[in-house]
Amino acid sequence: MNPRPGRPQETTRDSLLAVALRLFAHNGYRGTTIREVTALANANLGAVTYHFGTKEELYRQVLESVLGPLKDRVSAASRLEAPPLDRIEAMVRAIFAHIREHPEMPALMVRELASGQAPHHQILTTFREALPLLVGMIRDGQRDGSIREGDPVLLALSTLAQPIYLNLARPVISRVAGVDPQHGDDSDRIVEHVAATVRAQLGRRP
Amino acid sequence: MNPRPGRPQETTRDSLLAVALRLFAHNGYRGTTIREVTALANANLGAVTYHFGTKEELYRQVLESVLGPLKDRVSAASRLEAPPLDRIEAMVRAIFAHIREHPEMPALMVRELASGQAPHHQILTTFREALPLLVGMIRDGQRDGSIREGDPVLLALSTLAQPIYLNLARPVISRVAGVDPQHGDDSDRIVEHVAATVRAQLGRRP
DNA sequence: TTGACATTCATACGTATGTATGCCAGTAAT
DNA sequence: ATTACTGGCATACATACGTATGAATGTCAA
Repeated sequence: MNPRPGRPQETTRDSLLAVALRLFAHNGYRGTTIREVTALANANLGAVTYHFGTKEELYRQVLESVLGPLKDRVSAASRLEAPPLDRIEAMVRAIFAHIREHPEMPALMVRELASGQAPHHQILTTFREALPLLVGMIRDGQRDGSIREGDPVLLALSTLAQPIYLNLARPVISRVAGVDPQHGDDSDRIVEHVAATVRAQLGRRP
Repeated sequence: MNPRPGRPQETTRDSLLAVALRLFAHNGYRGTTIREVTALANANLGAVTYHFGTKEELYRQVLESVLGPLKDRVSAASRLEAPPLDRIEAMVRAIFAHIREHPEMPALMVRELASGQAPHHQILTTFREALPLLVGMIRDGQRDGSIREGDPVLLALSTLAQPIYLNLARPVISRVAGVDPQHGDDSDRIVEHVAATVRAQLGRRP
């Protein structure tokens, strides 16, 4: 059955996921109501119950839809044949590319970190998969002398902080400083800045 | 009147503020209920209405109680008589000292950034006051050659990202890596790491 | 002792919430 | 043509929420 004759082929389920992603990221889990999600998705109030069963399961699938592709991108970057710093830069750029497609990812992630409690399973496994890759690359670089000494785990977190936080703060940047983050040019500027910053913060001083 | 004969001198109002800070940071505004706050503060359900009028005003005062002292610390660090990189390091250490007293600050702040909408007035003015100080120090350093070139605003954000994100991710670090963030030693280790990282990411390569 | 004031308390009210239920429309196979 | 099935829809229900109200209690000055 063709569910929504207007847009090309998007099913109700997809609309729900897309809208829920936006709302969960902006307003949090408790701050997002099923009524709001279904209304914005032009769906019936019962649609979430029908397609996902519960609000909790909807949230879980939202996380999965965003974090799944991220893990793939990141691990692909880490398997490149290149010096450690180059692979790390590739990973950072992969994260940016992912965020460009899923702009709500940093907000979603950071909300989980802020909760204090154990984050959702999806987030935990993403960390458990991605962090060791980054830590491994940093160890490689420390071994060959291209990366400065220091706890590799902390260095990895300092690296991850850059793409996450810079993207998170973008709306505020434009409000406080004069940088307008709407245009793609600025987006590129930020990517280049972070790439250079990560190299600077990891690289060994000559 | 002596409100709570058990603990030394804490008024109901203070308990409400303290409990609310914890809950707002962990569960967000909507995720925090007045019933939970008052119960954990051993106060009556009506206590928030009586002391603060509304939940919104309680939140506002929580933000103020945390952000007010932060602005003072930060601006004090920026007024030191020292080379730019040293003043920046002092500011980073000041932020860490503040977070040690108010561990919920990063979560509270980051939730506001994640909202996408205009953050609360308290947050905005904190940024408007603190960011120019940091940007100014970075400009000073670029002028005297101690700090590498690049957009000073982006460099400032990359600097702020370190203390905020590292503290935010601490609970997850312990769960994923082996770093146990409970003990003060680790806290010190993280401060030193961030201080070194900030210097590395800003400093001009010789 | 009385009276004024500050605070605490129990309870009520209207609304918003997640979920359950039952009915209807369209499609595809028998 | 009938049946079965998938998806959509309107509505109901119990609970949780923020806030309002008024009575009770304690403190202190006169």
